Amino acid sequence: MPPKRRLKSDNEKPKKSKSENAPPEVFTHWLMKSEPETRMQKGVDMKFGLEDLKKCPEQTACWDGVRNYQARNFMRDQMRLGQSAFFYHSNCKEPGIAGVIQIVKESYPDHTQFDKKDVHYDSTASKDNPRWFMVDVKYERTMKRFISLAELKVLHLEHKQTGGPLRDLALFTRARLSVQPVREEEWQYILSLEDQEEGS
DNA sequence: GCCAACGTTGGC
DNA sequence: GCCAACGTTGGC
Repeated sequence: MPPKRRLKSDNEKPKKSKSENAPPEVFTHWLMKSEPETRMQKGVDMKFGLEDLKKCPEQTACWDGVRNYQARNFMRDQMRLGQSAFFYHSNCKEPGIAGVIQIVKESYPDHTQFDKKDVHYDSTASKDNPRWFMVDVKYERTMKRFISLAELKVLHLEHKQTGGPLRDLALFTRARLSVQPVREEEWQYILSLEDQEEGS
């Protein structure tokens, strides 16, 4: 008998919610992280900043390579056509929000999971039973001014004290999640920062 | 380059 | 189902 192979956990089962009666929150805005500076992984450059998206045909690209279940679930189960997201620059000299993008195609299987030569190949995935999903996003605009992580962090710390709009921003409360929801009040507040001087 | 945080793996 | 070991993320 071959040894039983343990199945990878797949987070498919609905988790018992902490507050049974609270309906699940519906999100209409998102933040998606990407790296604008060159970083080599298995000989492949991971660089994909807002400027790179802008240069794509129709300024549109598929958001492939996500290999985290929470991030996948947000894309697969909750992202809807026409919703907008912040394009966040991560793992770079100046991390922060660079622009706004729009979801132009709802989730479908991420082709890179099937490609043996791809950095994001997943031997446990099959075409019949894909594990990873992606959406298509389109460049909408560049922020009027770059909203840096440092600036957001100062505000987040203030708002934790004062109960302000960025008190629970996922960028800090779930720091390593690469696709994360942005609440309406957070979205509006961050947009309002564009028209003010930093720190004013 | 360091390393804290945290998600995933897999033995028990 | 627990949890230690391990790997990755990503700010600093």
